Amino acid sequence: MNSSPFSTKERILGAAESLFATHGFAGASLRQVTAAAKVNLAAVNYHFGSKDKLIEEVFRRRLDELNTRRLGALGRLAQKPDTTLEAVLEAYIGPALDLSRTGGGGAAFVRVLARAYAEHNETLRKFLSENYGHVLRQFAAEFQRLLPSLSKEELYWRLDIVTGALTYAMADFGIIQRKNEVAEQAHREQAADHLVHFAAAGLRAPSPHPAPRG
Amino acid sequence: MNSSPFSTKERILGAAESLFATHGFAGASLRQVTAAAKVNLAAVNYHFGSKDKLIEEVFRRRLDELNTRRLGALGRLAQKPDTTLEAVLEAYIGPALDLSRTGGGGAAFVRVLARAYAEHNETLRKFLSENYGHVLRQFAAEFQRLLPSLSKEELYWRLDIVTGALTYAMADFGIIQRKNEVAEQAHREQAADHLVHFAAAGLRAPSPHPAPRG
DNA sequence: GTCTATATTTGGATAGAC
DNA sequence: GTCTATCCAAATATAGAC
Repeated sequence: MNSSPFSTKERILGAAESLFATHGFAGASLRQVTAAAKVNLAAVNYHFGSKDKLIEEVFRRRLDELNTRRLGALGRLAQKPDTTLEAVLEAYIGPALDLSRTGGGGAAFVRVLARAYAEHNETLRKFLSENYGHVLRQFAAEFQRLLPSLSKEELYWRLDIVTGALTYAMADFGIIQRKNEVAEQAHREQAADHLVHFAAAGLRAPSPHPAPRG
Repeated sequence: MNSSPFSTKERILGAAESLFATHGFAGASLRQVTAAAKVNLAAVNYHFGSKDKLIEEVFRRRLDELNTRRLGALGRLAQKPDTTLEAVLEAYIGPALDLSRTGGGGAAFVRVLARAYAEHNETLRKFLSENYGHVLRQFAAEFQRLLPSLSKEELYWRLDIVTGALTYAMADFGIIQRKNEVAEQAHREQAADHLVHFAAAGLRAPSPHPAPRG
């Protein structure tokens, strides 16, 4: 049963990604995964050892590339002295958007990532923090350079808000119904454009300087 | 085993809320729920009929009140002609914050709500849309009045972003480590303040007027 | 590496005594 | 309304043939 151009391992990863996105980590069973991947049930334990290890691999496969691309985009920008806030936001948001365009299953992975935030699982949090913390700090430094009037604390609060909005938008969780005539991909690009625009304005808001009143 | 001041039904709802917040709907078992509630396993099926009905009740209990309070706050504002954008945002965000302060389990519920967005479960989506859609439309009308230069579509995109950021912030998903000396509650209030400030700036951003280039 | 078959655990739901 | 005991389905994981 290996007429597919993808290896058994890759097919499992793809199917798991898709099903975790739809049903969650606990909600998607290995039986569903192996059926969708058209491999035998026992293959998961053979190739990954356990369901938990499989989950980890689903993350690692995409995060490594996403991190690299974000930092690459940031590096190219940081050279230029006339970098705009929008450009840096685009460097952060763009690779996530590109990923969500990947035919394979990137769109599903973005939803999996959003789920990961919802899981308060400390192990997963630590894993993500170790990956994203690094990237976020580099972006924060660049944002700080462009927004010198913001305190470090104020900046981090705002970046956290941006991350939340990005997660939500990329995962297509919106309450508001998307018009049917707008295709999936066009919808994502619109979402990214609106997000960059909105986030830039939010980041540029004057610091509230919370002085004691009276 | 009913020495508690809360009824069996209420104890089950509270325990379910807390465990769903931590482990998700599929991840939390009825055995865990009934053990935490210190009631018998069979009590869930007796009082609610099934796990799915229990989940629905967890939502209904809080959403009814949250909706009512948001609309009440909005109604009081809408009377005045000099309402600010920040005040309307506060009317939307404040009740969610208050809920998250409820000693009982409101904080847990806010996380459950965030999970509900991550679940692409159509049944749940419809249920929430029927409740929140109504509230959101009323708020949208008020925002539209305060931001007449935004097209309806532009406004909805932005409100969707605000909802995402709110969901994320209230559920305390932030990557950035909170300082330990800052108490849980103070953290939430700070989050709400930052969110209102950020969102107001984002909503006020000039419309991009996406004219065809060239 | 892949398969069948199966061991083992866990979960949702219910029957029936009290 | 509450409890014990139990049924049944589904899940993870593994053993062992090929």
